[in-house]
Parts: sequence; structure tokens; C-alpha cells
Amino acid sequence: MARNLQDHILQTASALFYSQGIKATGVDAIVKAAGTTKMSLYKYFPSKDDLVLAHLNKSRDAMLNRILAGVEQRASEPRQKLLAVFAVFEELLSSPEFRGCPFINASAEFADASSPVQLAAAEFSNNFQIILADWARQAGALEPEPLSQQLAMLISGAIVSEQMRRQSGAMLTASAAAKVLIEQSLSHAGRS
Amino acid sequence: MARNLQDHILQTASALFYSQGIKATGVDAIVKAAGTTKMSLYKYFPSKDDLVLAHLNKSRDAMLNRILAGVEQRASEPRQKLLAVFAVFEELLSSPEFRGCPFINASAEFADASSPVQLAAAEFSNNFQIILADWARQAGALEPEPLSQQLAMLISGAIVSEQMRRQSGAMLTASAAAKVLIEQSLSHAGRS
DNA sequence: AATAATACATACCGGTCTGTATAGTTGCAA
DNA sequence: TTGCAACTATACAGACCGGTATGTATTATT
Repeated sequence: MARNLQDHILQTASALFYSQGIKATGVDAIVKAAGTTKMSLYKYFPSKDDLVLAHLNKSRDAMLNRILAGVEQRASEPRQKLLAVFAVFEELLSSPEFRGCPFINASAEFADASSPVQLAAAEFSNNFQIILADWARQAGALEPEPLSQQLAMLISGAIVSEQMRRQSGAMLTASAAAKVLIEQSLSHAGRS
Repeated sequence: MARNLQDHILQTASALFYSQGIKATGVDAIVKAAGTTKMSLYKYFPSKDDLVLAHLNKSRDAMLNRILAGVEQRASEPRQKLLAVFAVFEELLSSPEFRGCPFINASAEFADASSPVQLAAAEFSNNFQIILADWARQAGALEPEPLSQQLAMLISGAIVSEQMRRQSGAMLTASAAAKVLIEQSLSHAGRS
């Protein structure tokens, strides 16, 4: 299954952290689910915090890769990519295992603003928005940053909406709003 | 300060729950901060869960009242009200005590979808959106529900964006997007 | 066959969690 | 003055938390 024990522990912990929450998941539960012992876990991850950060890094990479791959197979032109992102997230939300955004959730669980967890969450948020801004720029948007931030907010909002009330069709409604914002932003660019 | 002990305990707990997170706040900390004892707390709130739900109900009322009052003093016409909501939230975000939305955070802390906490979060989300939909309807929007959902998602998205990266100016950018969406929605209505 | 690395088993540590039991103190009202 | 209710004080129960200590079995390398 897993190439080595370290990866296996991280994968098990990651699934539990996401599905049950980080603070709600004890080290004992991780060890039991992974079929190993605390000693082995603490050999690879000196503390639970280290394991949590590893989980967030892993989730960040997985999420960004999934977004990039999903968009790449759906669209080739920058403008279409901006819309394809919503289709990718629509797919994510429709999974029964969906439990919100790992980073939004982590940010809510760790209140301290100077926590490494908050930093990791902010890092993902930044990376994601840079990707959107690049596409917006390539599409010819006059002001790519505001547009990309707006699209990111629509996606975040749809995620938390769907998290609180399933089957609300939030991402489709968000996608419709995105269409309007993109069109308006690019038509402005065309005029200049 | 507080009219009676029960209210005082609830108020103290509410502040701690919001600023530190619910699971991160122990009953002992609440009791100590309120200057009372566990026995008194458990007299009025049979369990911590009851206290948490009371906190969410209190927050829901406070939030809805603040939104309604803030909008009322900023705008009189429905269309302006839809925009005034963003100004109210902009004010909320600028407070140094801002720590995100109590309901989004609670929803992230309690993973179980059937938890009463999730239900309370969904209830607030519903109430808020009904208010927005009413205004959208009064403003003459052809499809008030999608528009109100989109505005709500922009607000949620701006909240979590600001929570992860302070001073990002998210609510202002969200407000600009709202202007476009409202205008587009109402011009469509005018055509019919 | 000797060695070293890897993982397991089990018991334990101090501390914190929610919740309770028991006893003492205050203030007010009949 | 007596009685009663509200509140306080403190100690404790029982479970769980993150993390550690000690020792053993398995496996691969040399």
C-alpha cells in the first residue's frame, strides 16, 4: 500500500485530520488506524504539530496538483481555465467525503494568528490566487489581481456554503457569478 | 455588568469561544474568567454542549441584529441595502478582535454533519440569505435567490480570506464584485 | 554468525478534559 | 431569628491528551 511507514502514517493521519478535524483526532487514534505504534510515529514526526504541518503541506501539493491537472484537461485558453476551475471544485464538492477546505478548517481550529498552521493556510491561499491571477493576466484582464481575488472568494464562499448546507448547488451559482465578473473584466480590457 | 449570573457566564464563554475557538476553551477557563465556579456554570448549562449552543444562538441574534441595524442606518432603498451589507461587514473585519465568522469556525471545529452545531451554523446561513433575498426581490431582481446566494458567498469568501491573511482588503474587492452582479441582475430585470 | 536498523508491545508520565460530590458562605425574606 | 435559596470553595472521578521509557521481535547487511 504505502511505500514506507512514514508515508503510511502521514496518509492515515491526513485522512483522519480532514474527516474528523485536527484537534478532534488524537495521536492514539492515528496510531491505531495506521496499525502501528506511537514510538514509530514519534520517530518520524517529533510532535503532533509536525505531523499536522506535514499534513497541510501534503494537502497543499495535492490540492494544487489536482486543480492544475483538472483545469488542464478541461481547457486550454486562459479565459476558459478561469471557468474550468469552478468545474474542478464542483467535482470536489460532490464527493461524499467532502468536508470543506482543509486550510479554511485548519485556520478555524487554530485561533492564534501567529501559529504555523495559519501560515500554512495563508501560503496555500496565496499560491492558489497567484495561479488564478496568472490566468487572468494571460486572458487579458486589465486588473488581474482584483478579479482573481473575487473568483477565489466565490470559491471559498461556495465551499463553506456547501459545508454548512449540503446540496445547495453553491458552486454552480458561484460559477454563474464568475462568468459575469470575467466577462465584465475582459470587456473593459478590450476597450482600452 | 451582567444582569444575572447566567447571562454573565454565557457572555464570558461566548467571548472565549470566539477568540480562542470552542474546543480550545475549557470549562475551567470559562469559570475562571467569569469569576465563578463550575457548580454555578453547570447549574445553568447542564453540559458544555448546551453552553456552546447558547453561544451560537446568542451570536446569531447579535449578528443578525447588527447587520439589520447597520444596513438600516446606511441605506433605505433595497438596492442600496444590498451594497450596505458589505460596508457593515467591512466594519466588522476591521476590528482587531475579528477572528472570522463564528458559524464558519464552529462548522469547521465540529466535523460531524449531524451535530447540533452544524445545524445552528446552517440556520444562521439560511436566515442571512433570506434577508438578502428579500432585499433582492424588493430591488426588482428577476432571480433573487441566485443573486443573494452569490452575495452571501462573496461575503463568506472575504471573511475567510481576511481571516487567513489580514489586511488583504478582501471585503472591498468583494463589494466591487457585488456591484457588478447587482447591476447585471437588475438590468436583466429591467429588460423583461 | 555478528551487527545494526526497523518496527512492535506495553506500560507509564504529568497534565487537562468534562462533569460531580460535599461542604461552607452569603443575603434576603417571612 | 429562622429558613431557604443562590453562590462559592475545593476536592475528586474517570477518561483522554501528547509524549516517553524499556525491552523485544524481525529483517537485512556484512
